[in-house]
Amino acid sequence: MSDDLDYDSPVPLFQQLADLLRAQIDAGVITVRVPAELTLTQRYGVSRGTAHRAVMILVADGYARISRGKGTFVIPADQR
Amino acid sequence: MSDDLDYDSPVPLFQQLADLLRAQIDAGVITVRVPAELTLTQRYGVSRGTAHRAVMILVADGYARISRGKGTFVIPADQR
DNA sequence: AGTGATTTGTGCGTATGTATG
DNA sequence: CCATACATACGCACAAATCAC
Repeated sequence: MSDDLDYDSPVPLFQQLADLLRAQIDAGVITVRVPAELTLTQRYGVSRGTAHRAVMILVADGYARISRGKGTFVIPADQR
Repeated sequence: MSDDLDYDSPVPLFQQLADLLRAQIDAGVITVRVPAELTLTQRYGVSRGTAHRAVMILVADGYARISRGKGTFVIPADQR
């Protein structure tokens, strides 16, 4: 699993990051908490807007649930 | 009421989106909050710039009021 | 009870690249 | 060549919910 993003790819960064996080969830690398947007910002070298958009894709896909002020949490596979 | 945008139309996307949102306000589909720019981005498949420009048209028409950091809110018909 | 830190929600301004006419 | 429209992306500021102390 590639752990960084390709700035030259035609695929948008926010989509790449969403795909990456989803793969990590599927692989059991991320189990409970999705890293905070600020963490994603630092870990993957993207802006917060890009991180936020990626996380929203996870939510739309049923992979995560956001709780404002608390964080973003993985939805177990048997609940989606 | 058509709920999506026509990419082949000569009418710019931001104008189509503004018309759509205004129609939804008139129809009472949108009553209090105008969806966030990021939400519009995902729902209608447009960029944030396009969403923002559409919302600004609503503001210019007296249909909405923007509060930075909070959101965009519908102005009731009897107040415009 | 209160204050500051953390985290997400939302909007603003700007830059860059692509496509179209 | 130039203007317009659009998408992506960055960085920022402010708002609000929650948490830690």
